[in-house]
Amino acid sequence: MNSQSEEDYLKAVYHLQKENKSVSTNAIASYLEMKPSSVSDMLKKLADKKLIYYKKYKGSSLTKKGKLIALSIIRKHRLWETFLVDKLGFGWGHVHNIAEQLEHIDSEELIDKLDAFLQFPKYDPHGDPIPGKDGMVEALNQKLLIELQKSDKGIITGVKKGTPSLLNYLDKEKIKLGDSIKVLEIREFDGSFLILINGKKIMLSEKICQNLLLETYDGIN
Amino acid sequence: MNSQSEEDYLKAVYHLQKENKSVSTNAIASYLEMKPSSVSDMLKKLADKKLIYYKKYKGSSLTKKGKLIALSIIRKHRLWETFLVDKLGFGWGHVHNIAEQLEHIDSEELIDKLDAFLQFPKYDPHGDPIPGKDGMVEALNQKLLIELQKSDKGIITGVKKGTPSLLNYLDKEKIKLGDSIKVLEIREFDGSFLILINGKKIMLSEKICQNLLLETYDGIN
DNA sequence: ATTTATTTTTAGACATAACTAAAAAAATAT
DNA sequence: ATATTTTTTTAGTTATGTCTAAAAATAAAT
Repeated sequence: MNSQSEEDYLKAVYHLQKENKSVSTNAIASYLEMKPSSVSDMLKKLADKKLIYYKKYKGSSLTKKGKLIALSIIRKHRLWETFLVDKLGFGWGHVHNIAEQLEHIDSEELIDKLDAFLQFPKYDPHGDPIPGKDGMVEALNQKLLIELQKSDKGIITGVKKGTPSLLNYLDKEKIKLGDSIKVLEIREFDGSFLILINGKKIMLSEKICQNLLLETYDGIN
Repeated sequence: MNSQSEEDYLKAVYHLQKENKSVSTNAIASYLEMKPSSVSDMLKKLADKKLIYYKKYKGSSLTKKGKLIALSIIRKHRLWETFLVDKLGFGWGHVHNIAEQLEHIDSEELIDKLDAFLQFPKYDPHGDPIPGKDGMVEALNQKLLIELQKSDKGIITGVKKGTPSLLNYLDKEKIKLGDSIKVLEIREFDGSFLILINGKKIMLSEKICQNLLLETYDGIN
């Protein structure tokens, strides 16, 4: 078994590691809000356990074993978030801290039964894919709204940074996960988007568009 | 906030404390499977926090504040057990360890919403009363089956010691919480009980009867 | 009322996981 | 190419919560 702390580090490396590049000690420290010296200590420990590759001064990356553990924690996190929102009625902006605790509960049977209870969801309330038992994650064709062109379409799958103010704004505008949108116009002078959503035209500021994630379908139309 | 460890000690004192008598250090140690020296240390700490009364060599007992915390942990434990059994389909013998972890999750909002989701249950799957938000516990008129007389009636509310073998036996005999029973006969020579349950007559050995808890109604009949 | 046994506490050690301050390595700039 | 800055590691400290072994207090037995 791994400690809560070890699990947090593995998760941090997973989230920071883009395309198998190794992750710097400082990046982990700032992600976890800890001092680099503490991170150095832990990296040594995780390397001893063969959960990360680690060369002094050269950063670290997950081993297969470490990656599987990270994914199992993320799986638990996202299943719990789904439970909190779908079953208990939490708003999607309020579940992170609680899921952060629940993800460390140790029981495979529990998580399997929770998965079944939730009817094997594929995505969590933020639109992030829920890894399977085997550690498989569906690769989403996710883009930020800001990256779309005029007349592109997509389905809202999440937000990049879920700040309360953004989430409140979206709630107020009745914009929710799963909504389909189409880009009608992009205004040059301020970068704002005119979009079609639920049959209504809405203006979204550049800032909002930088934070809205969409599943895009590159197919016909 | 109190640590997980502190919460475990408070819960232990609560469970061991009968009618405001103080609890011995050794009793806590054996309950928590720890060494008495460790318990001594912690008692000092809890006393500093005004969560227990503690006089060296004289045992300890909960303060009002400590009792409320203990009850809130027990409330969480029993609500989670209810969730695990009623919603996730766990057997009632398999939930304790998981609830032991879940009870330390820190979020009032979570537990309130869970309570509502479960429709404000009064008893957990073992038949133990679930303390209210205010720390009120319903005093059950609970007796062991062995204490009943011929023709007494009761409703099964739990088991004294939930060993797996007992729980399996009860499952097999289709005896479950909430079942009404009536004592038809008590056999002198081996102390076994002939009872009526769900319209069927069943023999229960003395050992079983020593472990079955019932809510008895002392009213007419 | 002493002695003996039991219970409880103290003192000191250890593991975990954080920290600060200083040293070492790597990256950047002149 | 050397100096400077930044990053990372090491060394030593701290807090929590456990332990063992020894000392002190209490309880039980003669």
